[in-house]
Amino acid sequence: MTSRSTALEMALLGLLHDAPMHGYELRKQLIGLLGWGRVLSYGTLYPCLKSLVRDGFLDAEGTSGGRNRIVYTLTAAGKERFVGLVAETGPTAWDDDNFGIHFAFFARADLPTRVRILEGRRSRLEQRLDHFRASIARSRERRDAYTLELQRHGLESGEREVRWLTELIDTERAGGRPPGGSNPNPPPKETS
Amino acid sequence: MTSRSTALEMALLGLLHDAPMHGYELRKQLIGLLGWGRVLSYGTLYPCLKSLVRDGFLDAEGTSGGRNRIVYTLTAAGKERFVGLVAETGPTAWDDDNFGIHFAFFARADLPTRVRILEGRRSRLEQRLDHFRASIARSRERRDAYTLELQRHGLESGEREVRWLTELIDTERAGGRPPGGSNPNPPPKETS
DNA sequence: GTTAGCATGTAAGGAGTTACATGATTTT
DNA sequence: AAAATCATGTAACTCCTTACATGCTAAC
Repeated sequence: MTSRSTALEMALLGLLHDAPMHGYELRKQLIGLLGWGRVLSYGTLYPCLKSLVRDGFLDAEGTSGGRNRIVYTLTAAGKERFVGLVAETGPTAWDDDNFGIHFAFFARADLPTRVRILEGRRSRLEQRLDHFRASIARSRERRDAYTLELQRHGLESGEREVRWLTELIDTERAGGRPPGGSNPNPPPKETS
Repeated sequence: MTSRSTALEMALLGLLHDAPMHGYELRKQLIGLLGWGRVLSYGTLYPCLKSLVRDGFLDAEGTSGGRNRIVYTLTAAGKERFVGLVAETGPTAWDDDNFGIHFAFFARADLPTRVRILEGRRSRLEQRLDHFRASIARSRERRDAYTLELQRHGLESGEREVRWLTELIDTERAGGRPPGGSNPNPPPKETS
């Protein structure tokens, strides 16, 4: 078992669900999909693709002739695997590394799954914020203006994230309409 | 050379600059200081403290008798090291892992240093946002409402962060007063 | 007197990066 | 024909977490 992070595996399977691609292209798509924070090096990508082929989730086809490309296609097992990952609503779907990719493929998950993941994510963030607040209150020493500002900003960002999740949850529950799209239902978000 | 991340090293030296402490306590302070995202395990903390002692930046004193504590104190070399780290304005001070800790100890840096770090951080984020925007514009396929919302939210967060930095830079340049408005207690002088 | 929290540490391994190595194809 | 970019891959290394192991002390 060459180790594979669930996040990367899910991202690759999900992108290949739409269309076969080669590694280089997958990397570009991936970076655009989430911002992805980190840049995703080849040293991560290619071994991961290999392990997915080895486990039967992908087929690799080298293009004979032209450029030295290897085009990856999702197998039946790969599709099954992806469906399983998308349906996952446990803690692994909430954490910092995985939440973004789960959200990116929400269109393939059903309403209860989406709500469960959003709520799980929110409660995790709320729990973290509580810890942080308690920790700030406890250490009343060591407070220059910069430390305070850093803590204030961290707290504000966290609270904003929680509000975002709350709005998404409300939207899901109200109409099940995804946010922001060109839908019969206009989005409930109030951008300025 | 047991490897040590600069961020953790700087955080430990900085906290011990204020007062001697033992490891367990350092960990709690550290978590409260930044939110720190991750929780910082003992498996990281203790080896790092050991390596700082070995390199002469800390003195370790085991409390004989009572509880099995090891109290760490900053040495002269450790102070020098910390001053050097605080004065650092290169890329290492801007990146995601290190910026927070540099900001937390801004009270010990001089105005030009603070401004250089803030500007470096901002331009790094702006560059990342540009990449992200270009990447979004390029891949006009694969856009369901969720993907779009994720990208929109990511962009908005990034832009907000840039605005925050801009305000801080303006404040620094205008009066050198740290943010947060009214603080009757002026920040600590650089003479410890 | 037992549970909860304080306090320190080690070994193994996961998840990723950097730096290197190679070569084809397109652009200038 | 040179330079840039496309395209794939490996080896070494870094930083960190998890899981384990140990024992003290305060509180109930």
